[in-house]
Amino acid sequence: MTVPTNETLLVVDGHSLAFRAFFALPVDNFSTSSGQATNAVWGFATMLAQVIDAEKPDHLGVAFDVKGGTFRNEMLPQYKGTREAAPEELLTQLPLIQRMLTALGVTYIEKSGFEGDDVIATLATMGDKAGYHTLVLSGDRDAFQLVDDNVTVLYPGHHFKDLKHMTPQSIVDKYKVTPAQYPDLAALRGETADNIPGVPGVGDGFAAKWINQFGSLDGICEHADEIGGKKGESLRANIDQVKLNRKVNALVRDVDLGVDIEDLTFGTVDVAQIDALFKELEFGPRTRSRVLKTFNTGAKVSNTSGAGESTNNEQDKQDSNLDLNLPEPTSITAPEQFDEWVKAHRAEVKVPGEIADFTVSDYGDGSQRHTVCGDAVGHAWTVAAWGDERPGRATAQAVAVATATSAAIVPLPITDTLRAQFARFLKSEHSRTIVHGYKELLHLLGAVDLDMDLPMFDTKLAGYLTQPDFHADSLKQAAEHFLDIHFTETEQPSQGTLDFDDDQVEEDPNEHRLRDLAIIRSLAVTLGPIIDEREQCWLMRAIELPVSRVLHGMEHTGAKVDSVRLVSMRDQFAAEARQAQEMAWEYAGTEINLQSPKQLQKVLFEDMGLKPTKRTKSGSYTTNAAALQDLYVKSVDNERANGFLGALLRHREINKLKQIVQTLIDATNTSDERIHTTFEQTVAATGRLSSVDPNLQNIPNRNAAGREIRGVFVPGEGYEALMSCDYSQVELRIMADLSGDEALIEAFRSGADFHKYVASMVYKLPVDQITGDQRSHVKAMSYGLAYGLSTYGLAQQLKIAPREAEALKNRYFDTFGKVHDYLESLVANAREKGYTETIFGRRRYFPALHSTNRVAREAAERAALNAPIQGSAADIMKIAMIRAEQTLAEAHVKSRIILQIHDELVVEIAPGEGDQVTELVRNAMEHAVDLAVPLDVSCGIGSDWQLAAH
DNA sequence: GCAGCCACGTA
DNA sequence: CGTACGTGGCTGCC
Repeated sequence: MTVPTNETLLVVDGHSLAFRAFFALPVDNFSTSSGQATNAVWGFATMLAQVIDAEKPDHLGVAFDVKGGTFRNEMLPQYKGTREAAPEELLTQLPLIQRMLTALGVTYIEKSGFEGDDVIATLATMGDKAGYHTLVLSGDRDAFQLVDDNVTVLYPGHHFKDLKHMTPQSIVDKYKVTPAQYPDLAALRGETADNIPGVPGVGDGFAAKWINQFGSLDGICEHADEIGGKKGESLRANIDQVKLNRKVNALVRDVDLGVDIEDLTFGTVDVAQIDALFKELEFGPRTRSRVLKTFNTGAKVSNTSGAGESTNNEQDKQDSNLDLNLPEPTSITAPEQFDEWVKAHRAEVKVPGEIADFTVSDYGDGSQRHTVCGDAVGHAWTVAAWGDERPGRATAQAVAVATATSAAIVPLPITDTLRAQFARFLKSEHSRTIVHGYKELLHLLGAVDLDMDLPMFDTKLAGYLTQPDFHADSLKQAAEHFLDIHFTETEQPSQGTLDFDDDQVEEDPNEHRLRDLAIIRSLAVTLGPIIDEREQCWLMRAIELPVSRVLHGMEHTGAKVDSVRLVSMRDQFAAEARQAQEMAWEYAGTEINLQSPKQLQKVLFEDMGLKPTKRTKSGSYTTNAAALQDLYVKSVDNERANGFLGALLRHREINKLKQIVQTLIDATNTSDERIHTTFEQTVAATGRLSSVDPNLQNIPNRNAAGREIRGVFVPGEGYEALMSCDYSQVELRIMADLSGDEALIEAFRSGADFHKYVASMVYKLPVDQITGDQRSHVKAMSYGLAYGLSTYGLAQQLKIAPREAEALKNRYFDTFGKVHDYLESLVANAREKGYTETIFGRRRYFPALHSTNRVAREAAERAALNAPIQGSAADIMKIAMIRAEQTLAEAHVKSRIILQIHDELVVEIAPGEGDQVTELVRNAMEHAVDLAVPLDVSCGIGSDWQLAAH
């Protein structure tokens, strides 16, 4: 009677979800003015919407328990005693949830004499038989017995959002028994949540051991006498209870529900009913639109991003299955197998010599960037690895090499012989491989002592180069975005496919590995031609890939910190912050939370009656440092307010430092007392790097107290100093070069105090007559240029009248006319071409330049003005890093780069290498590119990062 | 439980 | 009403 289908059925355990919502959300914050609790209703709606958005089911049914007992209570009187004791505040919400479901057009089912679990089991069984892929959303582990190849249980983790997809494999991995055996295991262990005692002293582990030994619970009962020890005794004493448990936890799969799966549609909301209900519950417009967005299009329309045209879900899914050709797996365990596999598939790999042999020795001025990737990307090896790729603690679970048709998957750990073969393969074939995330791959390979020289193509980098504004944080997301394919099979939570936790429950691991390999190849085939067409292959192969390698080294090495000093700084800051807090409290007269802008607003603008400051985006009054400082100055004759503001400002500053130090403490590896940050290479839209976990690119540097923190970064064992080199005014130098402005070029070539020199040109005065104010005003103007600074902004920053700022700007552009023209041409070109370009061809697209919304358009104009300048500076620094590392390697020194802060490199200096390494790095930075102006690099060396300042 | 705001650190 | 980032704390959600 049924046709095979690719459709998905979602069955929801209504009680389980309501419980979850009720206990997750504070009831105090969710109740109507008349006192009706609404937290479970609201939570139910949002959580269900979340799951629907993620899973996009075609059919949906919700099951509820019915009041009054079931056959189970007759067998086990205390059954679900704990559940019946649900708080009144939750019970009153169940009818509301059901009303909501009706209004949302969602079918819910309850059947007297049965539990929701039985309804779920029945629906899942019906769905299974009819060929649906069935998802069961339930926090009740009894549902695990339903799992099979077509039934997956979505089981909430600690955070609701990370739903575990329980497949047969993940049940086996976690419990060491099959889904069918799970009820046996649960009977032995018991279920405290349902008030069901098991065998005392027996948990999942022993239960699984016995089940595997004797096959089933029946087997265990037969052989109960053979089980020795305390646990055997305990089992025999409770065997009747266990048998009873087993009867009770078996779900009924053939309840007569009187519905067909096909009837369980959704997607049409009775909006009037929802509005009435939400009004009653006092839910706001945000909730309304959130819910309508999901439920009012529901099963019929794919709500993935795209051209905005709705597509049929089913069609999407079928297409995707055709698009992705999975390679055939070969599992490699013995060394010979690997070599044999390589031999058997070598003929499939066709990469022309001129592509494979690509190297770059001179970066020049960016005029010769015409390497092609060709269609070779489709005929290369794919290399991938899976595991925890966090620097400093990487562990790998498997590595693989694949062609289009076949995949050799090597589970880890491996024998030395196999490793040697793999290493030999990588050494000879690296330039004929494609990868996704070379840097992350290096961390994983490094975890098993493998290394790999540059691949020919990286799909992660390629995706970034083609669309730097889009950021996929998993391979799956990249596939959805670039390939427009969506997955019918279940996924593990959206962790990122190449990055899952050790303890996470997994589907059959090779299944997603094959899929990953197929995605990488598919991405390469899609992105390769785009990269070629834009002439960005050189950018990837000469800059991004080599810089990935440098970054891997920096992340792996990490930065040594003085933990003792960190802790004492933390304590010092904590004490000072506490003092400032107490002083603030005394002035305020109440012990408010100084970290709460809301409470501060009340004290400042209501209690103290201070003149309101600028408004924030959301309309409240800002309490930021600039505003507080302003109030502080203006409140000299109001002792209370003045005292409070002073203490508050002090608390802000110290507390921030304390927090930064604490973050560093938390991020320090205990094993090596080093901090291993991750440099994100595909996040910043301009081409810059960013640093996360922790961010080491925003360690304080502007005032003395903050700068102290830099002092905790020290050379590690075997090293004697830190060296820091930074570019002076790179962005301005780039503007001088690209604009061809003779005056600005001359200013840089003169080698004088740059800002003073520029000021003398602007004000037409001799250099020695330039005042401090004139210099700083011109300096601010210079720096503001690259950001698209307005006269208003300039006036505000310099605390001068807008008219004066206007005059300054005019004078400045009179002097540097070509800079003005250049900046205008940047925006004009971007408007015409749709994108900006750096010296080395890195693009960024700006669709908003044509926006009719003035605010959006002008923001895009400023960003378009800035992108090529900031981006070219980023390109130059990347080249400098590659050159610096290369020159250090060639000199056979031990010193190594450990940090990059946009225009600064920090190098850990080995004994006796200070002078030599300083010159090597300086040279690498100064000659990264040839510009019309010199690149000025200043270096310093010291026993910590602070002292390395110059 | 989570998204969004606010504030603030860097270049 | 200056670009580019990341992080931590508080808050609303109702």
